[in-house]
Amino acid sequence: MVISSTRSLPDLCDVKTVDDRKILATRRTMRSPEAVMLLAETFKSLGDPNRLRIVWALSREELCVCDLAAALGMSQSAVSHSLRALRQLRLVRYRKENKIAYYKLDDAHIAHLVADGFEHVEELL
Amino acid sequence: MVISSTRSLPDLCDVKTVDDRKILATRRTMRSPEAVMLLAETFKSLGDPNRLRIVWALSREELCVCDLAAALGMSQSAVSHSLRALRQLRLVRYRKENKIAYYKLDDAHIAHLVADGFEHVEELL
DNA sequence: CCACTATATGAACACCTGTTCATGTGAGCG
DNA sequence: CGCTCACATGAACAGGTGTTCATATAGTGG
Repeated sequence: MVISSTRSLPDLCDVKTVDDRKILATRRTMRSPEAVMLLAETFKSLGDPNRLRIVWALSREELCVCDLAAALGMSQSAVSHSLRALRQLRLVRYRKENKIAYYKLDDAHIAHLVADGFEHVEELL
Repeated sequence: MVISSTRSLPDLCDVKTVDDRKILATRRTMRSPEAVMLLAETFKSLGDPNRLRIVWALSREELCVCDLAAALGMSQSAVSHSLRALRQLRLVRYRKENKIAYYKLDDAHIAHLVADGFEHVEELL
């Protein structure tokens, strides 16, 4: 059901017929700009095939940079750059044992997110 | 525990000490390249703040292009371009009623994914 | 038909991303 | 020490991304 606009809302759209109730209800359920930005950055990080593979690998067990590079066929530098991005978003963390940095997921939520994602896409293939 | 490599694996990394067991176990749990690519593209789509807001809005109720534009303060063109990207990944679908295109999420998985994501990031803020 | 409305789309452009290459750091070891 | 190893990082470059602007399409009502 489309309701002709009462023009009670400012013209943010070049379209003439809007449903004010839907627009206000939609705005009310929106998350804060900070939450949107942070989640978008999180998804963007997972939106690179190599970073996604890294996260998926780390969701199984703790791995060092060189194990990741060898397992995924990536250069050490590329892995390290990717891990920094994931670290800055607090998706992964690491502990250092001598020279070796062992990385793992910072939060179990991330593992669930990626697992759910794979479940979803594997239905589409 | 780090095991010196037996060099049974090809040198995919410039590092000399690897754990062959971990590397092989990691490779075994990797998803197919197609699944990885598709999921990465899905996450990348959700990795734009505006597309994320669109998906979040559509997870509540069906909306037309112009309602989305008005509610989110975006241009009609930007909304339409964003929706096309989401459509191509089968994240949203639409039905046409006369001139108006009503969009909604194609799959309930996506709503769960985004909701879980917000739950995660709102713990970090 | 013509005007208007809702949406889609192509082009263009500034901006951002991910890799490689080269080099830096810092810990262990002979 | 000096060397090697594990990892980090800066620069730079090709390729990709999201927006705007202009225009197209298609349905609707006079």
